[in-house]
Amino acid sequence: MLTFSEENHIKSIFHLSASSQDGVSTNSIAENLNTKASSVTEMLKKLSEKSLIVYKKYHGAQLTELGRKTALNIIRKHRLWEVFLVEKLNFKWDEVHDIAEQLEHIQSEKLTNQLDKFLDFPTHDPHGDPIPNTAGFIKFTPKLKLSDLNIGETGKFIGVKDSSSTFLKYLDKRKISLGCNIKVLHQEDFDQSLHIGLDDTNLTISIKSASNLYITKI
Amino acid sequence: MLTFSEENHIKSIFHLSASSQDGVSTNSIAENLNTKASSVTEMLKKLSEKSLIVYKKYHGAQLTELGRKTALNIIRKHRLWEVFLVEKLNFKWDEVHDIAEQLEHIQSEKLTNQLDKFLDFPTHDPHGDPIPNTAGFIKFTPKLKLSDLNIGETGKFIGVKDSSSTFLKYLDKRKISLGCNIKVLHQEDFDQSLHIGLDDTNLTISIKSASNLYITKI
DNA sequence: AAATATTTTTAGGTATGCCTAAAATATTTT
DNA sequence: AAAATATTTTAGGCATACCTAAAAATATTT
Repeated sequence: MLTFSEENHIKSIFHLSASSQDGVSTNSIAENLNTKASSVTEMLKKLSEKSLIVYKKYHGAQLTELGRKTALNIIRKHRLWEVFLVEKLNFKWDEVHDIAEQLEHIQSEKLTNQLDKFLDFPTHDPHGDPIPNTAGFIKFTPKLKLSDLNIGETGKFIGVKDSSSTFLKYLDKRKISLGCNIKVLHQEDFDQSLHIGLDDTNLTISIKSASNLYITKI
Repeated sequence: MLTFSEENHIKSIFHLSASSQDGVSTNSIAENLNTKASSVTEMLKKLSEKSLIVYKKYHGAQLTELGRKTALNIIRKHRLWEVFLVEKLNFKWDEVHDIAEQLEHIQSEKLTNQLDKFLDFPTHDPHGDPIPNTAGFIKFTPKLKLSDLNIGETGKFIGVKDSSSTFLKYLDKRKISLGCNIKVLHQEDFDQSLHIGLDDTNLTISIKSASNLYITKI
């Protein structure tokens, strides 16, 4: 049985591991969790004690297999609850994160699995992130960004990199929703902004926005 | 924003208030929460500080109007989640308490209200306890026990007093379920056990069991 | 109303999880 | 490679929420 704080640290290390081969740094975890490096150091010792991470002083932390399983279980719960909130309780995709942050800590294997069944075994959450299965297996899809496409190419919008409420609302306003096809029509020389085609409308988005949209080539 | 522990104390005081006119005693709260009297004293000071209870040293605690609202909101969430678990996720009525104890602390008014709507505004939880509305209004039904009936009278089973898993499973085994009609046929002189009629079958239950069943006369 | 028993509070201690400031180590720059 | 800079750890504090044991207040018996 882990505390909320322990679970949050494990989750943070998991997410930060994606963008770093070797150990996750104390500072990056502190920043990610809005806490201080000294607090993280304490926690790393404890998690190491519990065999959830490998920790070498001054050299960051890496999840053990047990730690990885633990992280994936929390993430599984988070994403299943997000699906529940959107599909069943009519929440919008920009409203679910904070509530799921609370719900992900509820302890009951049966609850998680029954919820999964009730939702008809969804494979992705409302932001396009994959949902790990009971065994901790997660479907990996290579992450191509809209900004990686060449002029003339078309991509299917499958996920967001930054899932902040502000960005999600921005997409809503422009009717850019998960699953839609986006064609890159033209790129401005001046600011690299992209002219894109979406169904029967055209619009312009900044390069920053374009690099927050995950797509698959079509 | 209250801590889990604060919420649990408030809830405990609410439940214990039912069976006592004046203040709820420190010891009874301690027993109810599986903690020690000294810990409760500390907490009572804090809750008093926050205007959730009126506390006079050596004379127990009473909820203020704010405290009562707070308690009812927690109980509302607890009971709504119990309905969700039974109706939507196929849990049995003896399995839901511990999970609801966790879920009742999730903070999101919108979540509670959307859940309420999703469940089609249930009035009672799976054990027959009434669900408070948003305003903290709770439907009060006078609580008659099966053991209060006279020979020959019939009652409709509407709730349990003791909702321990053991007792609920006992009822399942005997096919005694919420809503069924029970006729008192005969009482043994020796041990006060009751012979009852249930649909087309007859069975015998102890006086202890009978006084755990809430009914309305029919 | 005094003695006894029970309940409640106070005093002082522990573990968790956070903090700041100083010391130790690692990294980068020159 | 030494100096400067950045990162990380240690040391020492604080609040919460628990605990035990002793003291104080209340309730019950005689």
